[in-house]
Amino acid sequence: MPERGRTVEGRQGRRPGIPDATVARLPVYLRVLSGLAESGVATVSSEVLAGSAGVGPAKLRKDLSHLGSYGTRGVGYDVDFLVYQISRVLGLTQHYSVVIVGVGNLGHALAGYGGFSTRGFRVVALLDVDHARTGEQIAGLAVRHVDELEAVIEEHDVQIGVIATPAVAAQDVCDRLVAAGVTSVLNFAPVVLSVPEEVDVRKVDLSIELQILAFHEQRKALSALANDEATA
Amino acid sequence: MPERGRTVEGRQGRRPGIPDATVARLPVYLRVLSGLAESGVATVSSEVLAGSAGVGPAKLRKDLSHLGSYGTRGVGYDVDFLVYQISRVLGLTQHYSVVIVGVGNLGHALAGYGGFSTRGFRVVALLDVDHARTGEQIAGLAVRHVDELEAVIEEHDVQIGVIATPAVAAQDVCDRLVAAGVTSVLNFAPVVLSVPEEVDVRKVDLSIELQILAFHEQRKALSALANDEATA
DNA sequence: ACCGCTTTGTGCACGGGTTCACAAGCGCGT
DNA sequence: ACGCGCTTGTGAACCCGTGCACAAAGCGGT
Repeated sequence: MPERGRTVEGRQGRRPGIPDATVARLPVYLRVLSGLAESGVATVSSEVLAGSAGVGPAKLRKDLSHLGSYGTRGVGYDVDFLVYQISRVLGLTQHYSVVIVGVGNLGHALAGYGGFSTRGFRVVALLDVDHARTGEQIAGLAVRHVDELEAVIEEHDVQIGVIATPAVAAQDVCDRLVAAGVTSVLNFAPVVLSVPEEVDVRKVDLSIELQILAFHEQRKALSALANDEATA
Repeated sequence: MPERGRTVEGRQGRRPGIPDATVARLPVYLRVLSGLAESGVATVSSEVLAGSAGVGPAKLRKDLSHLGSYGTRGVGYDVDFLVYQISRVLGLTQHYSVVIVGVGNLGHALAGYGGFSTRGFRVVALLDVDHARTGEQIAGLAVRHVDELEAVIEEHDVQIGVIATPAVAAQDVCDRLVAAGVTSVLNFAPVVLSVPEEVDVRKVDLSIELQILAFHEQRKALSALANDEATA
């Protein structure tokens, strides 16, 4: 995401446009709300919902205000209605076809991950370069060779590609995905992908997360050391 | 991370303190620089480095300026020196012990993930509740029962815990990790963990990433639709 | 019908992050 | 030794996001 503050609106300023920071939190709210709905809870206050989502009540209310004035004063928000509204705004009322490229350890895990199918995402194919792996059945899906990438994407009208290949192969795979019509990419390979303007890329990098933790860990260690010296 | 703009400094304002946004990018720079170093490149300009890291040159320079005035004007940055400095700032010159809890699909993948060991992180134990899995060898490590959690953490002085359990178990595991002395947690379970102030938590949630992509995907579809209507 | 309690929705101020643009500084060629 | 070109480092303006505090508004009891 280079330089886009809020997501652009269709043409002339109909919708206010939802801030990216808010969009990133909506799935969290959605998950909490889904849980509440299953527990039979009918309404929630911003305070309770915010608590469960790990944010402040003011932030939550501002987030929700961006998608309309749902919720009644003095009462709270109707859980079912809010679930529907957030789903609609996030575009989860439609179905998306997903292809996973790279069936190593990580790709294997992703194929079996339940979180994909639960919200309208359907994994239509698993692809790998290794002929030894093709044909293998994973989570009810046969692994196919990466040569079939373009055919699979066209056949199922795939919009989202997940890259779980080694770093060196990632850019090539990405180029092929984009050329075949994929417009959103979720990248697990530790490289910065270059894509045309209109394609969205999100990156998940375990190594980076760990290094950030290491930084804070070191900071805590140093600060403890300083305290020890101060009390000595 | 509730409300901390930049990371606090030890006691009285010795160090400037590095912004969180910068810390999050340093690992990316580090990876690119490591690659350059292996290719035998001696120096880089901010422009080239920024290009490879997917950021603007100005941002990169400001980021690097936070950790000192390395780099010579008119020339660029010395690759090896910068690798060392970033490693030092991130705390990667020390070693960290990591324990992975939950050896399902994801935990399995994490155990085999190379990115852990490459930067000073050592996985010292794999834990699971399922007795059927204990004893299994994964990536040269035996799976042990989660009852041994406290013993393992004390024995190896573990600082970082990785949670790859189902959602319902995550908070319990987290509490036990924290009680046993872990101060940093990397959470893959789709729940918001509550931890004491001094513990850092980072969350990786595949489902959320997908939903964010879905939002943008929908946005693009709508905008295309609007264009079609406009030209019709 | 009205009053008071509760909770939403939001105007406003504050702070961090990003970007621009330029001055400061270093090396090289002459 | 000196100036020219290149690149860093940073001051300042701008923008997004956050949090506070309060006004607007619904509900229930009297």
